[in-house]
Amino acid sequence: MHDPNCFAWNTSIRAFSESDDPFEGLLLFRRMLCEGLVGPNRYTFPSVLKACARACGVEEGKQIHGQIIKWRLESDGFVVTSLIRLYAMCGSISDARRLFDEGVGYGGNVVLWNVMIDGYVRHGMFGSAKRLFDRMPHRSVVSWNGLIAGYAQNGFFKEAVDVFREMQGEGVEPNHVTVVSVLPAIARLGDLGLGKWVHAFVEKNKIDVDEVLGSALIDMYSKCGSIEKAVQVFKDLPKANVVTWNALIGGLAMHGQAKDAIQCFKAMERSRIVPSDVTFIGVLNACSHGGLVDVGRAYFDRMVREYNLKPSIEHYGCMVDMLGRAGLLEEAEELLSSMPMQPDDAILKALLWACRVHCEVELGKRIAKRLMELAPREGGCYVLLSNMYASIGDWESVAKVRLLMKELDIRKDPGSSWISIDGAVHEFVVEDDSHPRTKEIYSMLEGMSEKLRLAGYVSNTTQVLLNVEEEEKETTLHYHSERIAVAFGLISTEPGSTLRVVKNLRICADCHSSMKLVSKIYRRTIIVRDRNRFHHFKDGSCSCKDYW
DNA sequence: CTAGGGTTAG
Repeated sequence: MHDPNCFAWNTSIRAFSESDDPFEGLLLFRRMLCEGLVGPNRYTFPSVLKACARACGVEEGKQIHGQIIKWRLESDGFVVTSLIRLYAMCGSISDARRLFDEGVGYGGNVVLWNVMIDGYVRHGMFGSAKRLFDRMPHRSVVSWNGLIAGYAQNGFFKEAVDVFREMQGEGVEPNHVTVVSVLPAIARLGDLGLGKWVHAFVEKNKIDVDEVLGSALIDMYSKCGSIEKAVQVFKDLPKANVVTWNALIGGLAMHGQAKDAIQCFKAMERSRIVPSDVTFIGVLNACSHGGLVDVGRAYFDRMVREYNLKPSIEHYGCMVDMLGRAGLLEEAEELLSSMPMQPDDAILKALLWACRVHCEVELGKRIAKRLMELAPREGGCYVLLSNMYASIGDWESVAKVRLLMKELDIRKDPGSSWISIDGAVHEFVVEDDSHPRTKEIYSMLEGMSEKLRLAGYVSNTTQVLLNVEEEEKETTLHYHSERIAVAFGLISTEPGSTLRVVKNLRICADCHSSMKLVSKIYRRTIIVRDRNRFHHFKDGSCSCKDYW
């Protein structure tokens, strides 16, 4: 029986459930019940449940669940799926699971499984998600996409890529959403080879490169060290939106191309795309890495006055970092205490880093104290503090910090670096000897050290944490993870080809200056992405102009 | 009428 009035209500509720204000959908549903002219039918519930899920109205959803039972709709696949989604998104995952099991009993379809897996993923329960995934009678491309996106969005980049490969192995054709989901993971891993492969796949299969996929590609190329390709993808896009611009500006900032980033911002304004808070993070970050203090201050001002954006802790972070790097420690500290929110560990770490660079020991001590209160178990701050003392030669204080670390059993975050060769990612830690080609790698490292020494290079050991003899410190430096990765790259690639290394921490000062020389001696461009930014080493110098 | 996607300080 077709009821046109009910159809009209359903359509409106559905429209609101997908809008920015899903709560309106709920209000409409209530009105429908109050007016009592038409009752809800099986098509009403998925929409109103979606509104509940998106408005996080789980209590309201539970009441509606009661009505669903009254209406004997509990075995309707669409309704059950919507209920699971509601409970998974804002209720209890075990309620969702109970409904899922019942639904499977009613002969649930692939969507039911996908929603349950998505629920587990949203709760960070990847074990349960994967178990269910492996047990699925039929998997659609959406099932694969959900798992890939789930891993990627929660920082499990390797797992995301593994699932992507497994999907290929099973002969499932990736679609637009698949590539958009896996690209951020590839970007974080810095695997340019795989990223290029995905891009080629997109072109071969004529997958539409819209603003969403375009942004993902731009970000992938910039995070994988190829800012030229990122710019190219941007230029080839038929249309740009704010996110595409943000990806491009952020990429240029990461690569230290501050002036280009600012030119892009201007071009974006000319094309009448309104910049967002994320745009300004990119612009301010560019100014910070480029040492453009006055420009940065001006943009911070414009963000507030012209675009009415409220600066977030990230914006203050960029500003504090920018001022600190430039040696304006007093102004940085002032900004820190005048900002309207409590500083987080990231912002304090940026300032502490600046204190170390500019040997501002007193301020450094104050910041370190606050940092230790905020994140007492974190090693990074102790390392920075110790490095700060070391750089002014206060070895007694270095020893004290070391002792404190030992007493509190706080370990330095393990540094690791990786390089992708012929589609395989090789990861190394300091003094790594687990690689099958360790012998060759170490003889390459010896060769590098020897050539550096002949070039008159003297190691900068002030950033070595170990309280050991000079010679031993130097040895440790020579086996930092980024050097091992570079040595492995040198022995496993064609002469003259570019090496791309990713490191999880900031590159140390000694590795930085020796990389410059290594690039010259071996005639290689070495592109290192550290936690902070890109360093392009070429012909004995670095793109960061040693301002980092 | 039910499922999956991009940019964000250090």
